[in-house]
Amino acid sequence: MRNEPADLREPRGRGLERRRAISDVRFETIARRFAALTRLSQTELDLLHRIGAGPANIWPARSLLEAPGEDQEATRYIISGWAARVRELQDGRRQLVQVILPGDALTPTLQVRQRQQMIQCLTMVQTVDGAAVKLAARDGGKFPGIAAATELAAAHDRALLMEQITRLGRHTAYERMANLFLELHHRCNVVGLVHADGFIFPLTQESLGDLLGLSVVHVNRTLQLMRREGVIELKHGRLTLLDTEALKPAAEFRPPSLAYLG
Amino acid sequence: MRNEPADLREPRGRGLERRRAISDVRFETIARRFAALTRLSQTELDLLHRIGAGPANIWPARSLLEAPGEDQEATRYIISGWAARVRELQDGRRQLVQVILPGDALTPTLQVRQRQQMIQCLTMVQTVDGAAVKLAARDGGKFPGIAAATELAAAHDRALLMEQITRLGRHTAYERMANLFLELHHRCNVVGLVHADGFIFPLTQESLGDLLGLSVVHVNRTLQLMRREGVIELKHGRLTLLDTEALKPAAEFRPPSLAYLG
DNA sequence: CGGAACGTTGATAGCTATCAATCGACGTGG
DNA sequence: CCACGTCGATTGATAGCTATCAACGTTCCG
Repeated sequence: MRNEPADLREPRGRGLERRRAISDVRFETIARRFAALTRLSQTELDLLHRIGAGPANIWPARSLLEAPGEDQEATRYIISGWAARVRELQDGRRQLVQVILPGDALTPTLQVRQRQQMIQCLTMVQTVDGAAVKLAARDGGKFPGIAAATELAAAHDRALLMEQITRLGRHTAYERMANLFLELHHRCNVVGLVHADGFIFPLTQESLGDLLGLSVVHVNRTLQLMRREGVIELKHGRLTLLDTEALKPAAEFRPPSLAYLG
Repeated sequence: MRNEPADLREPRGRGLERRRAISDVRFETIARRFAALTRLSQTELDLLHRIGAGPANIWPARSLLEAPGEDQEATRYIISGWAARVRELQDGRRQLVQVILPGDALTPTLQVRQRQQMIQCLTMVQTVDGAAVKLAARDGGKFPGIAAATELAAAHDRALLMEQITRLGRHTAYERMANLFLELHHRCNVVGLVHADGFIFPLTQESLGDLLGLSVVHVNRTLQLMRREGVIELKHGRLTLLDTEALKPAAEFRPPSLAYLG
């Protein structure tokens, strides 16, 4: 019932060129993500490229990568498209707990059975099997970089959850949005999805509201304020940060600096 | 400057008996916490008891278990007292990201250098070194339970962060508070800190506000509403849930059900 | 052409914050 | 033993951010 027709949400005004450029780069996504976390050997890069180029599963927009109550067995990596962990309250209120981007892992690690929670595709999503990554990570002798990156990615994920908590707890609507935009910009940039400070932004205003704990109407008004101020441009599903520096003070954003594993 | 005199926050009207009962049980804290996550062998229980009975570090209330920007090398376990991960904004707004209770680990795993974040003691805190736990967890052959519990504890921690996100994003003040109280009740119960549905509750109303994203004043009014409704009793640093069932619908709370590792 | 999804706008309501002041408990120094 | 400062809790008055309701515009699509 939830499997509506796929929605690519690629930038609409662009031609085939961009499409190709993006898909050509997809197999590198995991490697890029990991390389941003720690130093990888050529062997490791090759392995990650092979994994990223492996057979991909396609999930249509709005489909569930993980249904409520369900526990996935396998680790998977998203190599394209956006997804989100969603929590629904009984009266219909929704909370997007976190946004999951290309290069991020869907781990079965959370043995804690989640309360009415699911992972939903915000766009069409492609995933690849992550078993090989897991195996490599276990062999810390042969793949020290992958082992380290796996751990760091988990820590990074945790840090982002804490960031989201601060946003929701103590930021105003404007600050939440500024902070989120900088975070997403940063994360997209890591996996090569940013061009000229702009990136595909498939969140609807309603989803944005569910993510930031705001109503649709207020999201709309805050966006327009930012547009009037000339700090962002958001149209045709593409977000461009026109004035990153102006955004930072409001958001108190600092890109996470990583400590390399010794 | 922050090291004010220790504050035990034991229930004030009680005699020596309770004091002894609590401290006698402290060494079991880690074992209790782990046993609630998975099945432990007697060997494992004994090991955890020994670890819990080992030399403890004492931290006065308000002291920092981890200063901003600092990375701790060692894993430590809290065996008594409450702490919190705190994030401070430049203009003085504070967010308590999570509450850390006896039995919880302070892991150095977060190699992501946190942004102006610290772990602060809310009461006097006792910690023990967790290196032995880490070692045991690595030896999955000999200590399968400890290995599993360590992983589950991490997943549990993550789940609690997500719970906190939902609270802050989509719950009203009343719901946030009800949900939090149930969570803390549940977590305290696991480590044997609950007696007759009541437990020591050292959070000031201001801290509660910083945790739930509310102002002190509103915390106060919400608490009084709950008191008038007869669902809680909170005095002398002790919280009693008088009507758990009445609290649950408001909070949509469900205790996390755990999947045992195979 | 109608419907559905998304975005936009105006009016109004309400939850929660802020400001200010008071009170009680506690610890300290005179 | 008491004045005094501090911390936490409490209360009243007021302001403001954000939600809710309702309606309309736009785009896309069968």
